[in-house]
Amino acid sequence: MAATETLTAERILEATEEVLRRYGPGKATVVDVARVLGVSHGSVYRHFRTKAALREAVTERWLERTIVALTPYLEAEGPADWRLTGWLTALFALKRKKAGGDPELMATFQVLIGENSAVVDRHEEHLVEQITRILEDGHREGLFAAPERDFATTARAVFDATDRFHNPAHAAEWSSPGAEDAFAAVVSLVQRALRS
Amino acid sequence: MAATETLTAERILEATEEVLRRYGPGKATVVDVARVLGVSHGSVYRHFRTKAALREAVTERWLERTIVALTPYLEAEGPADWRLTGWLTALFALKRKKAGGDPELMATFQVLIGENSAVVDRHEEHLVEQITRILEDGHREGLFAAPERDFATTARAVFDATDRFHNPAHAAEWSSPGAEDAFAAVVSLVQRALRS
DNA sequence: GGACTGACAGATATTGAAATCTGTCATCGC
DNA sequence: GCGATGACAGATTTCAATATCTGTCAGTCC
Repeated sequence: MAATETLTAERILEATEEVLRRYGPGKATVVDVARVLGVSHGSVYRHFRTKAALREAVTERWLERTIVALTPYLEAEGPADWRLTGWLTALFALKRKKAGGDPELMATFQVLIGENSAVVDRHEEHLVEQITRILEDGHREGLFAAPERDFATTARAVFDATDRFHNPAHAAEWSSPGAEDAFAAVVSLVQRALRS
Repeated sequence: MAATETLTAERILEATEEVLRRYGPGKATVVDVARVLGVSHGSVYRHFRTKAALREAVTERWLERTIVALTPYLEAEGPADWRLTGWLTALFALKRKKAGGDPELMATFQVLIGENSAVVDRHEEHLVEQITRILEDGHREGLFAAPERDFATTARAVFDATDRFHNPAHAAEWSSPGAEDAFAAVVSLVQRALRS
């Protein structure tokens, strides 16, 4: 289909996502991707050195979307403590929606996550950076006390403390009845810890 | 071997642990367990209705050992904040030692955990109860502020916030260089949140 | 009489041959 | 010249036949 268009990395990534969505991580093959694009699988290898590299790129794109979706909460107007709760809640809601809306897709995503821990590490660093900025703002506003060591360490601690509510490994627990309350309790705990 | 001794649930559980250790969760069979005990597999079914029930009992025993190992930290002398840090550190150290000492056994354990979420839930409740008691002590001692809702909710929040450092799902991350510091940062965050 | 056995049916796992996939590269066509 | 192709070798996956396992129960043994 659309064999007239130029074959770009972007188009290959879109096709790969479609194939992953349709067949799952176990059955998705490079040949499938090529078939969707109406090209030979050799052409795919012109843009991505290996199947692993292709899957890594898909993972990166996928995670990038979370970052983009969270930026509004990062740049919102209002006091930093309120923005932090908003940001954390948005992160939880985003992940939960993804997990609840299409559990199979989430399982696929989880497999990719497991395959590409380096990409995930970089992604986590980005998220922690976002938290760091809110903490710095909060300190400037006089809402948050000075951090015990530095903002980045505290931000990482906030990220780790809320891990259960954004790490896909825990996706199965997010649909249980108490999840919402448990999340609120941890956020409340974190806010208490930060308050000056 | 030792076919003279009476066949008890206890002996079957020990043999099952041995078989799980040796063959892993995928290959361990009831027939193997019976062979270790020198009995027919029919005899095993006299004590455990199904293979699943047998594995559940092993899981329960395994988790019970953590509870027992932590009791000294729960009942130690000293201020509650210090005891809380000690208890959390002991929990982390315990899990980490298990994971680091024998990764394969940990993987086996993880599979059992996944199979028996009901047992795990009960176990988590026990651990949260232990935290609750320390929080109550701390409040009585004037070290911890009154909880936002109740002690049990806050205790669950403390448990959830430190999840990354005791949940076996995260075992792979515990050997990374920053783990110790990340743990300390989260504990410090939690302590700040509780302080009155 | 009550703990234990072992043969059995149906379910699950293993195995090895055949099919498919990954990654390369000499060749094609524009 | 440059992107695309498709045949190929070696690695991986599938599939169906074969073997093993789970759970039951009538019967054995002390």
